[in-house]
Amino acid sequence: MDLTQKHMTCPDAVASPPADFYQADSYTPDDSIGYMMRRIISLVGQGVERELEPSGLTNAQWVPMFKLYMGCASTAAELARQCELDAGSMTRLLDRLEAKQLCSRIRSSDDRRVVNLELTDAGRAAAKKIPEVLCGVQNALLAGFSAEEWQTLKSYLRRILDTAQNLHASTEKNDK
Amino acid sequence: MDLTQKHMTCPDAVASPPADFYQADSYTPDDSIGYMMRRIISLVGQGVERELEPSGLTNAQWVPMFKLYMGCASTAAELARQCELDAGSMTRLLDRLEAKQLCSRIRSSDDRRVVNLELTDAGRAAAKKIPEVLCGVQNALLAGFSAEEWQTLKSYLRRILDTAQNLHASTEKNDK
DNA sequence: TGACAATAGTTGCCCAAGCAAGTATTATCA
DNA sequence: TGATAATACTTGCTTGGGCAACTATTGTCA
Repeated sequence: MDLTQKHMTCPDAVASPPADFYQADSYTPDDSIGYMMRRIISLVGQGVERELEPSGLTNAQWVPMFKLYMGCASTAAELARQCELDAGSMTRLLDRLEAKQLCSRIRSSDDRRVVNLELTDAGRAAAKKIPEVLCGVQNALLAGFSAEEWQTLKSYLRRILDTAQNLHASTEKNDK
Repeated sequence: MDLTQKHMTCPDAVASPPADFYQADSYTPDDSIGYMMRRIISLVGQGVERELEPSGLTNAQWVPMFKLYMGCASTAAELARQCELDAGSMTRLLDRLEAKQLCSRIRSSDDRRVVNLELTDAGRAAAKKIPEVLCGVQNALLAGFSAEEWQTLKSYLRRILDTAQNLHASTEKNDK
């Protein structure tokens, strides 16, 4: 599957052709947006994890805890979808959260297949700190940025994300 | 440890104060640069992995293979440092690469502690495709971007990366 | 109604990363 | 020289993610 071609399968938008900024024979990671983003995410992840450690939340665990806290999901399957995570991984993640007394599983009586999820008091207290930490870390990252630069950066990222999602969707269609 | 404070331990640069763009009570992932970068990296990773699959390389494996190919490292310890990866993880990663006949370990005779690494012919052939795939995918992501926008984006990412590294270094110093 | 499909969740197997403990080898320095 | 430190791996343990196979339950439709 060649990502540099055939991405006009998306009906609602005339896709731009790929750029030609990067050349294989002169490729260096330091100039690569993917490499820089990966390092940023890695460093940020370490920072967030260290700050959330007192709450008992790991980097993998705060995502679903935050979604639960925000009310974006109330069952295991829905939570897995929201976190774009495998159902099996979610089962084990919930095992660990439950072991730490941060959330609890309640088998639904309406539909006996589903497991309803609820935060414990400790879980809610831990989740409450998540947005504070995320904001603090991201504001720290953006030290020296003007509001305009921040907006520009976000618009760039959103455009790239849209493109990536379209590419992803179209290759999935071709592979099915 | 509060990342929003005390990051003037870095001697060579007057660090800007953190921004105040994100507020805990109105935080939404869709507006978050961290969240967007994470999703981009995730989608890109899937794309790269799919394109490298015929070569027998997983997403975790192409990084060290590329470093070896570029001559950035020739021993296991050096490679682990280059990839910012745990020495134990590197051992097992090399186990898997060796099992696939993509590289080979040669115990050094100069220093009998070190293991010298060499790509096999198949390994070199696989590694050769890595920069092509990375360039292709990233050029696809940047469809619709002008060269100026690309440069601006890179400068933003580099500034954020520098800030993140400084924060990381200073908190490490405080924790020691 | 009864076969079939779809959904929810669990479990086993693999790859993968971090941490800690251990071995072998080399470097340092009193 | 000889004790100690440093380095280069290696291995065991835990967390964590994806995929596939499985059970239980519910929905669909002839």
